Amino acid sequence: MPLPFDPIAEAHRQWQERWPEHAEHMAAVTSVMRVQQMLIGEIDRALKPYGLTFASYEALRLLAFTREGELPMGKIGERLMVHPASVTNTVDKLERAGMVRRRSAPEDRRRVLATITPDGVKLVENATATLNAADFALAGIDKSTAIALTALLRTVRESGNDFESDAHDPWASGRGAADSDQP
Amino acid sequence: MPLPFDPIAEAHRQWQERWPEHAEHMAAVTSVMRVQQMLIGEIDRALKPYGLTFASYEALRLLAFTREGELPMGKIGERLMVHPASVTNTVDKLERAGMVRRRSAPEDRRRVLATITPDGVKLVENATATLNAADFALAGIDKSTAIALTALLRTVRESGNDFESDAHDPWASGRGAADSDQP
DNA sequence: CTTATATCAGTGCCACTGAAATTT
DNA sequence: CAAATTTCAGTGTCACTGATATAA
Repeated sequence: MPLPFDPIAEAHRQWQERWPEHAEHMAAVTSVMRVQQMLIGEIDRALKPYGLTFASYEALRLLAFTREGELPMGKIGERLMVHPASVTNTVDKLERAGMVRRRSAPEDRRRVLATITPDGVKLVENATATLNAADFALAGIDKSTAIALTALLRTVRESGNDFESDAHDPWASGRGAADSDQP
Repeated sequence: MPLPFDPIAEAHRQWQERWPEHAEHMAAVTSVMRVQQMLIGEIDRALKPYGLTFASYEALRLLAFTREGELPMGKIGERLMVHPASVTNTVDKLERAGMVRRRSAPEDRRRVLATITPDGVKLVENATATLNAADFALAGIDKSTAIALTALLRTVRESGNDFESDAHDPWASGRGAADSDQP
């Protein structure tokens, strides 16, 4: 059941009365939290039939996008911004399900490569089709809104040092991204 | 360490090649997830000295905003969009810390009221001062960006039925919010 | 020996499910 | 009796810490 009023508008009103200088930032942060909560709920529900969470889906998707279908554990953690121990957990679960295998990297045997299996490729493609069909739980908004949202959130990520930005280069630069899976 | 490229721009590029119809929605959702991850990390770190998480801070803040300083457990769950069992857990922790007390509601003894204590009021005010000083981990963006972000996310929440919107009434309507703490 | 990489054990927080207790 | 509210027990996911093993 939806609430009979907007809880963020209400919080914003309370802030305006007490700390007007910070009301806008509070409302923006609370909005991000609440929307994330809504989205993760719908997405995890959509992924449940595949035995995936959004976190494990992202790991599998990342592997499927690489040329060789494999990445060292540490690189997965960097790309997805998750703790090394969490990568171990996620890959454990995917490996038990037969979606990835582990092998030690030939050129540096400290490293462990997670390799996506043919079953894993099939699974991630089906899961992606499902998420696309639901427009990633954002079916209610149109493309231009999505574009605007991504642009605004990009400035937030930039200010939080999520990635290296050269300031004058809005959509990430020429090199780097394309072959980032082989350091 | 920030990545040498924008991982969302990279994912967007991959989607454009394969499923161009859904690339914008994917990028928007992934952006929300990533920004939420950044914000919750910084905020929980800022709240750690107070023994609060963002979830318990929100519960305490909600109680502090009510006239009597108390709400039934169920109402807390509705307002914060958390599961009843999670409200029990959160209030347990706050009660152990002496920040709230429980009493059964006189007019309906099935209900349990969580009441904020004087210590709780003091704590939530100090914690709020800290969060405001950090602009809720959004110090890097200006007010107009925050306002635009809140507005965009509001359309997302609207489309997801987060609250009752009358379509023609942008900032929530006159009645309702102000005295919503007494049903 | 020092550093890097990954794993492991343990803790804490949070979401959820299903059952029970109490009151209406 | 049925319905509403809260609690409780148990499970699963995830983040983090500190320690350990292996290899460079």
